[in-house]
Amino acid sequence: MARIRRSFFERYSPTVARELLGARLVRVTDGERLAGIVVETEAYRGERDPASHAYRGKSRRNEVMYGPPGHAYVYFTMGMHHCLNITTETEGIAAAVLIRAIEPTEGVDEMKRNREVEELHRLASGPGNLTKAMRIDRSLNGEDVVNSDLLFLEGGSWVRRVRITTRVGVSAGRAFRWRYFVRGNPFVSKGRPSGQPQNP
DNA sequence: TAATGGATGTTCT
DNA sequence: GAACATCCATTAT
Repeated sequence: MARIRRSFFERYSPTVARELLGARLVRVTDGERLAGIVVETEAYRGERDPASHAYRGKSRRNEVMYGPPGHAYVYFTMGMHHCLNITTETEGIAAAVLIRAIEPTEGVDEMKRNREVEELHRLASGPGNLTKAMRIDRSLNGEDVVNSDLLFLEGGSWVRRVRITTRVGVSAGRAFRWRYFVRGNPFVSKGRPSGQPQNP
């Protein structure tokens, strides 16, 4: 499967979020390959998006969002969890796509150990669970996923059954429906915005 | 099935 | 000192 090129990420953030569904996310730790198919994403943009970390300008934490596309933006939140984003759009524009869930395909046993969870459908459903399963933390912040051997993305098949809703855990920015997930896929996180039914 | 709250630490005001 | 792009168990309906 071919590595996704930088030009893929250098587009409108919601478009990248939509087309990232079906791609394969690969993490290599201790020489072992942990991988899964992306089934849930959210887009963020600094300009005019009150839910974005970059809404109020650049800071030490969010500076990666302003850099070139195709880099990992990893941040720590809620005192316990890391979240993985991939930067999008042209350098200088703060934008990224949050990867919220994958369907595990490789290194499943290792991910079960990392999570201390057995059920496949819970292994990497939700941004905090995903990073714990794949051992992703701030040491990977700024990693160039176009060239990295530790964290990268491979192109997949086009997903037809996509559902679009408002983003999870976001109070401001409800106007933007920038959450994308594979309809009916059991690996999608259970978090859902109110008023948005989640059934196929 | 829906709402609530606790664990926990970094960031920004 | 408040807010937070979370998760999960517990409680209420």
